[in-house]
Amino acid sequence: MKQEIIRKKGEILSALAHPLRLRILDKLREGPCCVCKIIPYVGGEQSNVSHHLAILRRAHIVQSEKRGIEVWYRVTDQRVYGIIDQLENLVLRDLRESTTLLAAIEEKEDER
Amino acid sequence: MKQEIIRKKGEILSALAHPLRLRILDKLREGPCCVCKIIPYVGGEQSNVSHHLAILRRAHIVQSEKRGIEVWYRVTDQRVYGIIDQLENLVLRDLRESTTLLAAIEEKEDER
DNA sequence: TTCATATATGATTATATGTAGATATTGTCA
DNA sequence: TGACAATATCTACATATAATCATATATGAA
Repeated sequence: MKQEIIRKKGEILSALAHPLRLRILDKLREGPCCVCKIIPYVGGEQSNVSHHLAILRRAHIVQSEKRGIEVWYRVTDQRVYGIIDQLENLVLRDLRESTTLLAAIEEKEDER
Repeated sequence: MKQEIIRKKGEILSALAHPLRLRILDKLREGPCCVCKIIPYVGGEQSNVSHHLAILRRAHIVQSEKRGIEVWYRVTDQRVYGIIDQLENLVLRDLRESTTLLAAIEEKEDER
């Protein structure tokens, strides 16, 4: 059902929509990885990182697997990086746009 | 700077991460459109839709323009639909995955 | 000018999310 | 078995977000 898909899209977007979680995915781009490597990479409290990993897990964006005493995470579907990369294009365009706008304003200021 | 881009990515994702806002973008896929058409399409209170439009505007995902008494909205960068469409692939995969998992469980139940 | 229409904004309340600290769980090794 | 390491979970608090209602603003028409 259409509405159901839209709801799910919203859930995945919410799960992605946090700098810390985006950094976790950045780390996992290289391949599966132990939490003990993720924590220093993204920074912050262990419990907080674990919390954010749980959010990504619940959204099925990542999966975890116990290896001895460690827990390894991996991305469920690599296509998530397609989304993140396209997003980067939007962000860059927006940044460019605002800087050219800024430049135009400054030019006007100079004209006075 | 890298961190700044990640922060902005998070902002755009947050702005997208709501069913009502996704439906607004669905409507705008056809082309620029008046708020008076968006409201019945997405459903809900006028003020609520207006709030959500403001969120999309602040994220620069859409732009508005006054035409007489009406306000028309359009998508700033069509590439946002690339993101939404890729998202759909993830969602569909996830739905398929959960239904096959469900089927497998039911099969096991039957075996008993 | 006054009125009606379209839309935005502000205030309030309920709910969700993020963070940190404390504690629980699980696996390993001596 | 007991101690330790890695990770998850729980709790409490602060902050952000969503929905609704009331109100403000802008435009065109009478």
